[in-house]
Amino acid sequence: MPRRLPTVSDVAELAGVSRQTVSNVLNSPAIVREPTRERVEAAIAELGYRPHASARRLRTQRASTIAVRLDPFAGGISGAVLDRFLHALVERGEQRGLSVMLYTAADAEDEIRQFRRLADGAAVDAFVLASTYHGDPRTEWLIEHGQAFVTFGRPWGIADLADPKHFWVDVDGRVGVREAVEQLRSRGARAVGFIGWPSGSGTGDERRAGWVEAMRAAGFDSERLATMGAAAPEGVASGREAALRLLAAEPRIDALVAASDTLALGALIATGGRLPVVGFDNTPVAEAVGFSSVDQRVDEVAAAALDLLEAVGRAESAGAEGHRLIAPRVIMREHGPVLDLVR
Amino acid sequence: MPRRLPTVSDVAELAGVSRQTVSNVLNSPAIVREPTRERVEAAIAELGYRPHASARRLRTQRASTIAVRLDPFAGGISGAVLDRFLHALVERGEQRGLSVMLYTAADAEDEIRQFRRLADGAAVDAFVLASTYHGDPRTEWLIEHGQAFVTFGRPWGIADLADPKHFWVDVDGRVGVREAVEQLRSRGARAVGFIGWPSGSGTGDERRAGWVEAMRAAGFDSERLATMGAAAPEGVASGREAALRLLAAEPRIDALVAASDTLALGALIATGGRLPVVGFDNTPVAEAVGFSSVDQRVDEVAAAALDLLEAVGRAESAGAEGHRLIAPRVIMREHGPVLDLVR
DNA sequence: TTGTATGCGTTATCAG
DNA sequence: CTGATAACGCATACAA
Repeated sequence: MPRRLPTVSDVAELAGVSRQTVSNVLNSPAIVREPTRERVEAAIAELGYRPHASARRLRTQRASTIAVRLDPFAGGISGAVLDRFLHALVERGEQRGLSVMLYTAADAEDEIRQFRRLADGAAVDAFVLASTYHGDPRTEWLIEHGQAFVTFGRPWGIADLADPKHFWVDVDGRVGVREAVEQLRSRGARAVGFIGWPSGSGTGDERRAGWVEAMRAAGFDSERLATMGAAAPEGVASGREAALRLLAAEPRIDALVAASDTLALGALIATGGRLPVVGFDNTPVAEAVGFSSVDQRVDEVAAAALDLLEAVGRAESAGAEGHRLIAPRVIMREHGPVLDLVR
Repeated sequence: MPRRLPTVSDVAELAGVSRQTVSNVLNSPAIVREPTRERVEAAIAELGYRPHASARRLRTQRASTIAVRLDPFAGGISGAVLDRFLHALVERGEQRGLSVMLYTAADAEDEIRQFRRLADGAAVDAFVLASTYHGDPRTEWLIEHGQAFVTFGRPWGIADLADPKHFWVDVDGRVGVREAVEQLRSRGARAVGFIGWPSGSGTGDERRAGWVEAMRAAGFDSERLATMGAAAPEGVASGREAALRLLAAEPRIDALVAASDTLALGALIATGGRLPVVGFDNTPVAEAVGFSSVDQRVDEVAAAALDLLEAVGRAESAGAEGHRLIAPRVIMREHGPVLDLVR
């Protein structure tokens, strides 16, 4: 029996005040006198009253809801990062009175149709995109139609980075890898190798750059580094082979950093766990197997994304930065020989 | 510049009819004359009009939104099933004009607080719970407060199964495992072993029962079966050890079924891929590694869950079954020696 | 078949 | 500081 929900009127009647006073207690408690407020609050508690979400949205003209796309291929070893991000977004959103609604889309065109559906119906007042690419039609559409949005991942177009209309938050992979190298060296490693993705992906190139920076600072020249870095497509087997190649070419390598936990796992298997390996994403796999990894701090990312959305709400007047780079955190773990695990 | 959204009045004016007629075109197209309807539809298209979600919700007194909890530990090898379920739920929900909203909760008590927040605010008109246990305080609370909900997973209490107030949909693990065994045998296997979880979990016991049924039907007696089934806690290493134990005790075993892909992966590693192994959940891991698995058909589960919610909406009068058992589907894959993959 | 009037629950405006 | 009144956009009962 879904009992009829109490309304402001019910509260007002019980407290012996007008509806408006109840509304004030809720929205601007400061302007209502102490004893009155207490009486109203008691009535609210007694009735278990909550503002009716739809009524409030209709009146305020804001949905207080953000939409996030749920990818079809949620699985996989790295999909967990998006899962964690989504979780953080929901949690931080709730603290700010924001709901998270999901939608799905088969492709970019389909997604734009969803934008239209959700925006034109005023069901949502902002979108969060989890990954974008150069010339992404989705961000173009959103900008063109004045739709509030923020992306997790910086735009990779040359000029887009500074586009004041494109709000984004990203994790600084370069810094993360640099710190991973430094931590490895501070723990005794000297020659730290790197396994990254083939160049061309912005994310991957940044991570590799972090390795180069750190190793340069440690006195390694370009020639030397050329034999210490490998490119491999995402995959455990691929990572394993890259590690084997690397160690064959440069046996003095005594530690490895990889652009992903997947590659790192491959490297770990290749070396039998005898070399320290640092992955990227700090996935459950890294945690379970027990190897080090660079954590993206999705919680901070989510908070920053919501900050930016609030800012875009307060018009473009803010003038503040339209983006935020989060420094990741290196999680160091001591791991034993990995063969125990798979044999 | 979020242009002002068109309303029914705008459409009515453009089409030269009253607001009511527009509303009729939208909600009961049958009762409006052909030419009028076309004129209104043209106006709708021209303005890009969409009903204002909040206004409609306020008026109709239904949120057209269901809430799903997003687990904190989304990762893991089997978390992917819930991900896929969620994806299916969003997709099927959209077809029925339902939105999916997320919430998080640290524990059952916290979750009940969320129920209260979302229900009392009329933000949501039903909940979907992804897993329940015996004496679950959440379902008790929901029933007690007349909140519409459906669970993915049957209630494991003795009397709860038939409780007409508890709507649930589940996958028939018993049938799934039985069919897996039959398929293995039809492909030449004779002695099919089983690796399941320690007894006590309803889900696990059902899966084991399916194996027993199939093997009994194939002529194996209890005594024989006792040496062909093993219990192991969830985990790759655990599955591997169980498989080794099993094969040592009963070398004639020529195929294995496991209660999860995790256990199956362990078994696969133990046997070096020389024995056919069937897992459960058809996770990305099974797909990637290439071993057989029982697929939960989350898409059907999602559709059934929404069906049930619609039914509960139409009061308890329906009298129809308050639950649905989905038959899973066995996905057979030929796999080669697995050592190539991990070494 | 179409139009008119009313209210869903909330908040904003403005008068007291 | 408090209370009356209007309006957000839509859908329904009822009248035309």
